[in-house]
Amino acid sequence: MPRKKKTTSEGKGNQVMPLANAAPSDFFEDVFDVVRQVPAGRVTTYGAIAAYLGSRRSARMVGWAMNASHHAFPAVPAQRVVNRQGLLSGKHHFPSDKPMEVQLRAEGVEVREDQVVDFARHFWDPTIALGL
DNA sequence: TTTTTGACGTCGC
DNA sequence: CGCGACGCCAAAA
Repeated sequence: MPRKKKTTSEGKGNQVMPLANAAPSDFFEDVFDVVRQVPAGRVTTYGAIAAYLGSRRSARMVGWAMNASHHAFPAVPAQRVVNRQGLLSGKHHFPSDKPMEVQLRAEGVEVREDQVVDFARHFWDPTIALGL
């Protein structure tokens, strides 16, 4: 799929777009796209996504992108993204009606103490799966 | 505009 | 094995 080169300002020298219409940057879309390709019952990490995008050390940006994933469409299975330890670091950000842990369990991922059990086995590496 | 922050990761001690 | 510092870069204040 083609990469869209869109700058934040996009058009004229406008600096901000206060309305909710603000289009996410490529980085965000890229992250969303990768996450959406994570198979159910599998999980990946922020770092893995960052590495796939080319910047191994930009894991934090992936986290930021995920922060915006809630208003993204199609829906992004953010519950399948955990940190390197398999810890559900973003669980606190999920809507209370559908906790991260519950969604993971529904997909067949066992979670104990906010951690993915046998994380290495459930790990889905975009670098491998997408054939980088 | 500059400064702060953040759902992370790695390295040093 | 735990804790602190740094890196990385975009969005929000």
